[in-house]
Parts: sequence; C-alpha cells; structure tokens
Amino acid sequence: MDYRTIEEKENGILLKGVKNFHPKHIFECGQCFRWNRIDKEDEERFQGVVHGKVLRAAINDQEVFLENVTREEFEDFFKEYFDLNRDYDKIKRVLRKDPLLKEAVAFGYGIRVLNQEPFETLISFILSSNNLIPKIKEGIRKISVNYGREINYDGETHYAFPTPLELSRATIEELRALGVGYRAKYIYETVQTIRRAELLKESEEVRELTDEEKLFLEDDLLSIAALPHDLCHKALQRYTGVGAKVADCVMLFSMKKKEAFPVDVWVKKAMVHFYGAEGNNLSKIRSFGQMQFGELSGIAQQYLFYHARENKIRIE
DNA sequence: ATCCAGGTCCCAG
DNA sequence: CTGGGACATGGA
Repeated sequence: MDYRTIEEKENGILLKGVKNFHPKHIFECGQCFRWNRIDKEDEERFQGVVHGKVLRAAINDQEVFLENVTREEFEDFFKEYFDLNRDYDKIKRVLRKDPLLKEAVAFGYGIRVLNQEPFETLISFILSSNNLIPKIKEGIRKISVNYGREINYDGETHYAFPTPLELSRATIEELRALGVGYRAKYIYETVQTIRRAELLKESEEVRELTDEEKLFLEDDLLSIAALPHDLCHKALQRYTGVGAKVADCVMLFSMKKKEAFPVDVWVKKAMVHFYGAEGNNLSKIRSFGQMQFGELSGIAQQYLFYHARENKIRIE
C-alpha cells in the first residue's frame, strides 16, 4: 500500500505516510484534463471535477489532503481512482532496471496512472487527436458546461462531464461551435453509437433483438472494457475518431489495461532517442514498447511521456 | 507567415 | 495491409 493511515477531517481526508503520489506529476502528466493548479499562498494545490464532485488535492511532506471527500467515498471510489491499490515501489523497481527508464522514473517519481471513467476518457482522447493539451482541456470544459450536470461548490459553479444520454442531445454544429474543429463529427458519431447500444441494452429486457441489433450491442463501453487486450483495442477502433493511439489511451486510463502502450509524438521521440527504435512506423514502435515493458507498458509509457514532454526532448 | 499539437480518415497502389 | 495528404483551430 502506498499510504499508511487515513484520517477523516471536517472537509476531507488526510492520507499519511504517502509514497509515490505527487499531485503535480499525477495531474500534469497528460492523462487527465479536468484538474487545474489553484495554488494558495504558495502551497501547491490542484482542483478537479471527478465522478460528479469537485475535489482539491495538496501535498505537504508525506501527507496528502483530499478536500471534499469523505472516508466512505474514498473507500468506495477515489482509492481506486487514484490507483492506490497498486504498489508503485514494486513497479518502479522493475522499470528502473532499464537504465534509460531510470531517468524518466526519477523525473516523474510521483506519477500514478488514474482509473478514470471510460466515456469521459473516450471523448477526451478523441478530442486530443492532433491537438494541444490546453485546447483539449478547454474543449472538455465547454462540453461539460453545455451538457453536464451543474455542481455548486465553495461558492462557485462547476459542471460534471455529461453522460452519454446528456451528450447525445448535442448536434455536430453545436459541438463545432465549442471550438473542437473537425473532431465535432467524431464525437457526435461516437456518442450516437454508444447511445444506440445503451438503448438496445434496455430494450433487450423486454423484447427479442434482431441479429443486426445484437451486433450494435457490442458498441457498449462496459462490454468492450471486459474484452481481452487485443479484442478491446480493435473494438474501440470501431468508434469514429478512434485509432490505435486513442484506443490505447482509453484502455490504459479507464479500463485498467496497463499493457497498452499509446504512441504519440513524444513517446515516439523518446523511443527513437533512447532505444534507437526505427522512426516513423508507429505500430512498430508500439509493439517494440510492449516487447520491452510487457504488462507494465502503459505505466512505463507514462513516465516516458511526462519526461519527454516536460524536457522537450528533441531528435535531430 | 509557416509550423505544430497525446492522430484519424480516406484513398491509391 | 501500408504509405501519404487533408483536416479545424489557434498559439508560437
């Protein structure tokens, strides 16, 4: 376990004896888009919207304070969200045997790979394609403001990421007006596909489905999450706007499939730079990474990505 | 102004 | 199946 004790306070919980947990690393390593830095009197603090709640997180020495979380909510949901059931010392010991990953782990020592919600993660990473992180965050924020449920906290209004039903009310034109560019169509089609599967799942209980309808059931995210790695990777790519990279991100960040190895421009640079992997061919770099890191591929990838991007690693 | 960003789609060979 | 160009958008 990466924390020793938990204490319930009036407005949150205090985790003591915490290891391998640094908010800055966790929230700025590119895996999530709804956490922002809101420092208070030069104390490093982050605020995020997760699971229909506004949370704040701060670290002081080895104590992590999570504001607006009860002990019960922590045990039921946020413990798993923060991946606190995983032993990162053990993972890092293995990864550090690789001399080049040793540097990346030393740099992002407080990274934990969050277990996020599949629908939000899917839409977020569809939005991420050929895009910049600040713009991805802005697009997700606007989608939430326009279609998500209102959350009032500490005198401010925030918005949860919409459910498939809520987002299914958006038209392509409306989405495009939020500044997401050509990805509006991808988001629209993916949401409609998911809604169709959800609706059929409900009607399945009252009537017999046709063969065609049964096929559409396979577009349900819960069913896809239950598939083994390769089938899951392929199934996700049936959604419009989802290729190998986005599918890997969804698997890694929301379906607990840590053997996924998303290859973006930065990981590609890191792999070419560190391992002399042959450039250009993304799918070769992907299998090269999985060969190298096995079931820890996704976590290794996250240390590499954070290190490469923060240090703006260049090749040639 | 041109280039680029946590890529994917679509088409030709 | 594989390789190349188009694609919205806005900041550097």
